Amino acid sequence: MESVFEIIAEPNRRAILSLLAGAEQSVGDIERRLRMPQPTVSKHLRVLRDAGIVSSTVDAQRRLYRLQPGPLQEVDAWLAQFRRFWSAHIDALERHLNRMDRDRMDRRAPDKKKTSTRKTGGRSRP
Amino acid sequence: MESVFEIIAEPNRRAILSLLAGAEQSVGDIERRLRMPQPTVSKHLRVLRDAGIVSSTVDAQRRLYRLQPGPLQEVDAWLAQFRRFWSAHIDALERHLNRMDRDRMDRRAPDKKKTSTRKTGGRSRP
DNA sequence: GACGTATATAACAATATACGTATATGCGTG
DNA sequence: CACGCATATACGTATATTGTTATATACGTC
Repeated sequence: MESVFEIIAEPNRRAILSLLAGAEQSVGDIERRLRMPQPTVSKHLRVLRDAGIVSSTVDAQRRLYRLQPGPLQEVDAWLAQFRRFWSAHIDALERHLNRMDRDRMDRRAPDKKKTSTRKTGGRSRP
Repeated sequence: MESVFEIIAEPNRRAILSLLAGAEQSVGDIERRLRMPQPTVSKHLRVLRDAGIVSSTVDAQRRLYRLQPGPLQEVDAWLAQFRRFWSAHIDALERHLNRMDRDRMDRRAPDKKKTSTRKTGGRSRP
């Protein structure tokens, strides 16, 4: 396991991180709340710990895991280059929708350029 | 390939996306600028296209690929829950650094709680 | 110091991913 | 319509990752 990107690719690990975003949790807490077998939890935590994304504190027999703010910022930094793109395209999308609306009464010839359609279902947020 | 997270886990795919963040590119452009074998480029583009992260436009024999703003926002949305955490911890970090600074002259006893150290090298941005 | 709880690790099987090589398709041009 | 360029796909292989089961370590309690 190398990059933060590969690490957060795993759904269970994302679930763990989301849980830890709320408050620190013991391994058992995570095990119960996410209905994961304990060795699975431990293994994922190991990966997260090795990457410095979480840190653990010993409390008697249990270990409390908490989120570590640093490494995830790398993802945020990478995303930065696309942000300006998004805001730019919100306007474009709006113009596009307006145009479609208008075209509903006033039909035209189809576009020349063919644009691929996505095969997997849309995953846009409402 | 399922989630956007798994898709951006691949370094080559991230490189392609970064390239497309600048401007649309043909497959050959990507091949040359990233020094990747062509089938590799095509295969990664296929994955990105199927996920709706890029779209292609046919221009004679070449296909121009461009970024599609929607899907990457899912990652951004997921990261949102950690942002407040970051800003909160910037202050904490600052206090911590100040304390360390102060402690350089005025040595104290170490902490009671043991906190794990990361094994992989730090990856913070300057 | 034996026992139970809490967590970590080992070993193995199953699955998947990525790359390389070779080949197929599609389009424009002579 | 044969040829060449641009891109896509098929196939085999190496490698890696995940889940599962079993076991090891650590700690508090009786």
